[in-house]
Amino acid sequence: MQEKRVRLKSEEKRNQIIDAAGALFIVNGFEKVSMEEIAKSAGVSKQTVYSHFGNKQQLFTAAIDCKCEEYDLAPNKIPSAMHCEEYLRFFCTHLAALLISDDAIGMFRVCVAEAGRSEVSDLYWQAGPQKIRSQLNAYLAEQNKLSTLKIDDIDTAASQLIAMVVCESQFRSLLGLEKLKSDSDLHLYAEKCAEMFYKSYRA
Amino acid sequence: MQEKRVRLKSEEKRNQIIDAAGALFIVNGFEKVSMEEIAKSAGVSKQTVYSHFGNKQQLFTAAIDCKCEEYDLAPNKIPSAMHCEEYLRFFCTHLAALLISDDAIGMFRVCVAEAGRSEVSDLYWQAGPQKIRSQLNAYLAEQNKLSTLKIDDIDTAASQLIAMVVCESQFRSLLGLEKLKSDSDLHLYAEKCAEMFYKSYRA
DNA sequence: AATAAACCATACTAGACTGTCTAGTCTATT
DNA sequence: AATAGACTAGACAGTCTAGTATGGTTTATT
Repeated sequence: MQEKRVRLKSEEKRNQIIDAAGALFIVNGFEKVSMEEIAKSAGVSKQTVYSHFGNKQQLFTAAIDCKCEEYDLAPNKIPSAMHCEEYLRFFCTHLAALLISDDAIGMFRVCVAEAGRSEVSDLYWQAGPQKIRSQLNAYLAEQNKLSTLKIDDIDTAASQLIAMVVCESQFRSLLGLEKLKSDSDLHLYAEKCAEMFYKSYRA
Repeated sequence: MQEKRVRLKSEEKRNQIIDAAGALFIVNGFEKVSMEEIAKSAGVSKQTVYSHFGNKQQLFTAAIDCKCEEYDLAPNKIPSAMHCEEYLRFFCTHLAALLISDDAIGMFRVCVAEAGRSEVSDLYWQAGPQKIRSQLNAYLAEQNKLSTLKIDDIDTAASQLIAMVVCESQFRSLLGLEKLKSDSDLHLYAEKCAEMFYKSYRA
């Protein structure tokens, strides 16, 4: 038994640090943020940062991990009474909206920059794209059974739909180029994708 | 008139430098490559590097610019006798193949990392994706006129097709994750996209 | 042969960054 | 009041890098 006389490391400080770090990393990437900067932004001393997280890499992983958890925005409550075509439109427009946020883009950019150098990419993949993908797969399989849709290869179909929506909005954003489409145009585009998809695969 | 007694800076050295820099930048990104490393890899002294390209940023831009030029691999010789469906399949499979090369992925990754900090992203966009996009647009417009296809909104249709093919192959590669599809599977996937597209938009 | 510039090799400056260390303050428990 | 550990503030060592400076070598032209 160890004595309980100890003063615990404050959860509050930890959160301050992790929040500050997350925000900075997402905007500037791993390399361009110094530990001093993080400490300052968190309103905490540098030593405290090191005492909570052993080194920069560990802090980075923790911060990204935390950010990932914030992203469980997937539309998990499917209005079950929804008609299939309607749901597809719903899915597409939600997905499109999800992906144009600065945070989502920043997140992805950081992961790309760090690809192969840390486990962050995996983490992100599992917490983000993978989840959404699974949901769509399940939905399509169900609709297939109900004979609402007629899909030979569900994986392919899911890829196609997500790709159509995602790529369009992400590609230029990732490059930091100006948006070609306004938000409302993007919404319209997403709807068209849903329509096209439905047209191809309806029974 | 200046005397012509001068010895010209050798084009050869310049190329050595730019090649070495391009290769290193594409693999490691801007930050992680030092000027010394480049000089060494080019078999040239550091001072020579600086005499050819004023600073690191300029060298980087020049190197990426050069790499971009190598990528005029777009299928510009359209076999004109090709049937529309066949051409679409041709287009998709070529595009898919183009995008999984390590070079193309590395290139894109570097541009993403540098997004907003240099003009490199623009450069890449113009030299790469934009060109391919224009070609497809032109083709679709033509086929529309010939009533082979019936497309209301050509921009949307082009986005959809490219997105379906591109996204699938790029997304995980960018993150440095293992490929989910083998090359032949990817080829198959691209063909399916072409078919689906044709099915949706044929007259 | 003289010369001017391209090149090489290497030392150097100046600054940034990570991670450690020190010396002292604050706070909760005993 | 004593104590143990969380915390602060700033100095510090060690490493790395961009870019410069220096001095000597090669090479093409006059």
